[in-house]
Amino acid sequence: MDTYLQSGLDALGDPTRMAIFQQLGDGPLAVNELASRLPVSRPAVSQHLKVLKTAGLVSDRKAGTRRVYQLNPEGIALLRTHFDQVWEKAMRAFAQAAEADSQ
Amino acid sequence: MDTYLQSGLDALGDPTRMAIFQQLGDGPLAVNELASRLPVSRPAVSQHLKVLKTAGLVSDRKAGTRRVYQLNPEGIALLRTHFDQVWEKAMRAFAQAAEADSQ
DNA sequence: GCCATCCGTAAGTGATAGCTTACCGTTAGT
DNA sequence: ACTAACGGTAAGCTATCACTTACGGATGGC
Repeated sequence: MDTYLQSGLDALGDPTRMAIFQQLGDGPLAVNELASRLPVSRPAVSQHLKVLKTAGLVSDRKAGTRRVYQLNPEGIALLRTHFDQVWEKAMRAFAQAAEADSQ
Repeated sequence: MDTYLQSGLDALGDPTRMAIFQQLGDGPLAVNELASRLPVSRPAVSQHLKVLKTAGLVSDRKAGTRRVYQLNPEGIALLRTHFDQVWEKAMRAFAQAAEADSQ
């Protein structure tokens, strides 16, 4: 299996992580800022960010004592590419099956 | 939140469900046939299919005592559309942030 | 140097996901 | 009708996940 695709899907499959992802879609944020916008504690956010980072969907940089997270466009683009492969294969297979069915 | 997108991501986030999804990408299959191709029991496959069906990713039809499952192209296309919205928003936001950063 | 802020990680807990076996309803063949 | 094949669901178990609090390390301001 495509473990890269899987980790990306798993990362966004969790609602809280998806919420973090969408928050970061409005611009870079520090861990504290994310936690204040979400109904979970700061450590929880940290743990989710770790997963998102492992999946390559976010990147981080130090800024003083803070740590600012932002979306990682390369990772996002890569995940989308893998997605599209699965998508298109599924669509092709369905088209073939429909054609074979009509004959 | 976009609960439709969430349920679709959650559905494909599980490796076994993704495996089922990919198997169906090779053509329609009955529950038994799926179970024989996967390292889990038939009831487990049934339960996964229920999730995939709820997410709108597969459809099923009766064929004698068997029940044949196949990919649902409408659901797949819809999920992809929702995906792309999130994707493109993320990309736009990143481009804006990069631009604002360079100024 | 000292304190405050910020963050990651460890440890522990409750809920849930995914799996199994067991059971039952439905359909087809004889 | 009887039997066999197929599949959905219930019940139960275990592992894992998401969360919490507590702790410790790093950075910056005074």
